[in-house]
This record gives sequence, C-alpha cells and structure tokens, in this order.
Amino acid sequence: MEQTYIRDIANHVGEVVTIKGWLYNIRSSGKLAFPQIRDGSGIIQGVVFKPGVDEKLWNDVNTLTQESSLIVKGEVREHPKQPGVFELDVKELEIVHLAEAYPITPKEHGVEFLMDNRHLWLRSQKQHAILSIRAEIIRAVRDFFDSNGFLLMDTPIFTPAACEGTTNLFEVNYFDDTSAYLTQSGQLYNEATAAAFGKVYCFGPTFRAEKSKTRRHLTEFWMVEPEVAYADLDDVMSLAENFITFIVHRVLENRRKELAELERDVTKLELIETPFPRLQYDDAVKMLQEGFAKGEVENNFVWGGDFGAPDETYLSNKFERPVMVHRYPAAVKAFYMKPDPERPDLAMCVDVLAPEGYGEVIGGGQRAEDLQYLLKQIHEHGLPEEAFDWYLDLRKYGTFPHGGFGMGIERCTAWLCGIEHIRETIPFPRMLYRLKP
RNA sequence: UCCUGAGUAGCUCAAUGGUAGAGCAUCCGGCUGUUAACCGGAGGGUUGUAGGUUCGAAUCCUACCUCAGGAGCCA
Repeated sequence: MEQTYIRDIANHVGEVVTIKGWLYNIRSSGKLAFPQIRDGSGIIQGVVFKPGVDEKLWNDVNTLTQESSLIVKGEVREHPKQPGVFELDVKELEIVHLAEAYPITPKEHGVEFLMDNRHLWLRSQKQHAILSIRAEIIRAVRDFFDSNGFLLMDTPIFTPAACEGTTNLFEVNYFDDTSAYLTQSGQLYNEATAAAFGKVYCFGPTFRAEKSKTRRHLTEFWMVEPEVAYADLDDVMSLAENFITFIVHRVLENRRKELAELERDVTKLELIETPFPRLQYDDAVKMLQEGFAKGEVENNFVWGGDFGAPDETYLSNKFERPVMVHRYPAAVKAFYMKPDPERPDLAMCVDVLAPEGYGEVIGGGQRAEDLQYLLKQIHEHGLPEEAFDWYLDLRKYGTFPHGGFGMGIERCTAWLCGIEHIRETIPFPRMLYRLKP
C-alpha cells in the first residue's frame, strides 16, 4: 500500500507522496483552496490553485464536505509563511466518500452534544492529543514495571464475591443461579501471584458501581496495580514516587507537541522529581484545621474521617510535587491494611495526591500478614469468611510482608493533560448516566 | 440519593408578558495565501413534555423528563 503518514512528512520535502485520510476543514477563495487533511497521525494543509490543475480536480476539491474520506497525491513543500510547517501541493484527489453534513462544526459545542457524538468527537485535535498522552502513559507504565523486574499477572474480571466489601459492585449473571461481580481491584489476587513471582503487576479495567457524579469518576476505568513481596510501607512509597516521576518524564520527553496543543503549563510538570513530600495523616489533619482557622477551608476537619475532595485539593495545593499522605485511621481503610505496630489504630497505607487539585491518583500500602488479625478484620467488616478462604491461605502457607498500590490511568491522564474532566481521558467513558456510544 | 443550574433552528446562544432572532453548519453566488478565513443571498422552529394562570406565555406557576456542576462514595 502506497501511503505516507503526515507525521513523517518532513522527511519527504520535494517528493510526491500519497496521503489517505479525511477532510478536517477547508478554506477557499475564488481560485485557491486550502483543504486541511488529517490521517490520524497529523494534519496537513493542501493547496489547490485553479489555473494549475485540471477542471475536474478543482471541482472535486470544491465539492468536498467536512470529514469526507479522501486520497490525495501531492508534492510536499514548506509553507511560504511558516518555516518548519509543511503543506501539500495537491496533484490528484480521489474522493473515497463524500460525507453528509458533519454534526461537529468548527464552533463551540456543549458537553451533552459532544458526549452523544463521542464516536466522532474523537477525531478532533484536542481529543487526539489527550488520548495520545493516555497511550504514552500506558506505555510508560508497562516499560517501568517490565524493566524493573515485575512480571505481568493478569487478574480476573469476574470475581465470586465482594473483594473488599467497601464499594458497590456490578453484579452479572454467571450461568444458572450464580452471580458474579465485575472486579473492583486485582489486589487480592496480586497478593497470591506476588507469593509466586515476587514482584508482579496487573493492569486492566476496573468497575465501580458508585452512584458518583463528579469530574473525577468513571464506572469503568483502567487501573495498574503492582504488588511486591517483602516490601514495607516505605518501599511502597519509594516505588510510587519513582513510578510517577518516570511517567511524567516520559510524557514530557515524547508528548511535548500534544501538551502544547492542550495549552498545558509544563513548568508544573517539570517540577515533578523524587523525593515526594511525605505527610502523616495526623499532620494533614492539622494542616486542614489550620486552614479552617484561616478561613481557607470550608469545613473544620475532624480526625478520624477520610478526606473529601475539597480537603484533598487544599492539601495538594500546598505542595508542588505530589504529596504522599500515609497512616490513615485503620477504621476508614480496607480490611487488609496492616496496622501500624506503634499505633494500631492507624493503617500502614498511603494515598498519593496529585498537585493542582487533581486529587488521589494512587492508593496503596502494606498488607496485613497475620492470619488472626485478618480473621478479626473480616468479621468486623461484616464480610463472609468463606469467600476469603483462598486469600487466608496466603497467611497459612508462608505468610510474608508485602505491599503495593493501585493507580488510576484516567486520573493520571487528566492531571498530566491539565484537563477539567476525566471523561475525555478514555475513548468511550462509562458514567453514571451514560452508556452510549 | 441529595443540593444547585440549564433545556429555544443540526450546533452555540439571544429574545423577561405583546410579530421567535443571530453566528456556525447546509445550499447558491463572489474572492490568488486562507488560519474557527471573509463578503452577499436562501432554506431551516409544536421554544424538553403535560397541565395551569392570562385578552395574550419561550417568558409566570405545578408536575414530570433529560443534561450539567457539586456532595456523599471512590482510583
């Protein structure tokens, strides 16, 4: 197949190339037409000068509608007014399909309309930039773990019972009379694979049936979860900061163009280096209470609860780097968290709050390794012991200190892109009241 | 589930009790370097739905529906 991609166009100056794509937009005057052509790898401006081409080509160019699919052959040359920008002197045009009136016009649109047309919205430049960065982040995630001794261990999506018992799960029919639940975390399974392989990670879709309706929520999102045998809480925090820094560096290295397209203030991302500030929950609570005293926080936070979104925003805005808040009250965390040996009312856990108010991107910690403690926790959380028999086996047959975390890909993407809403960070977002397209 | 706001042309919006309008998109015409191109013309409406108040309702009232933002919950 003879085809040149627009991203490679600078290597073909002076050559006649074939580009296959769609019409992004067209501007024309009486004898000059400038079709903007996109092919998924970029956008290039075509130039058609009426006296220089045959009548059919001129007429064809002028019948083109937005998003018509086409194949053009033309000579690549530098833009006369913009050095370093290339355009295509169109010599041949094949209209593959003349598109009907395209709904997304080069004007502003509302959220509802764009979401209804998500399948078409993906073609626009901003979405292209965001989803390219998402792909870059995912590649960095895999590279980081694959090159640091981790083994990919895919965990199941159908699970037999509530994994953590904390969140609402999607229930699906699983043959005959059995119900299955869509996974909310691969972590418990990861603890088993960590005992088998040492350092593991899983990466896949995660489902939460929370009736949550905010800019940070999806009902289906992608989470990467490493788990490390013999890691303590400090090891988990070091891993988290190295991991995030690696991803940020990679995006800055490979996706400058897309970040510029999104008008992302990259100076904020360039500040992301290890080590990240570590803040004990107790001290975070003090900061919130001082903030309340100064009138900077709306509610006076009481020790013992989990932070709300405004609390997280306030805390993260106090730091230029992501802040790692650790040792929350055990009562507000999952049953499997290891209690702090010095303060058993605290859990050996950590949340990483992204800067600029993007909130929690990572949650994790050290897992409880003592069988009796876990049994007690399962009962106190009202969970069915029989569902966890296999999990408890891990504490009977060579129990070991270990820990890990989970990172939400979409929240990370929203943060790095500097965009308002998480719905644009996944091709087809699933949300409380949106299942289509 | 709760709180707040919004539903008018394909899209984004205007019209605040008295003849429903503009820009973009579409169609027609003009323009030799355009950059959300520009200029001229045309078509396009059961004002979310149902009921009510009024001489008269897009506008006021009631209920419902849809969407958005936020809370709780969460990554």
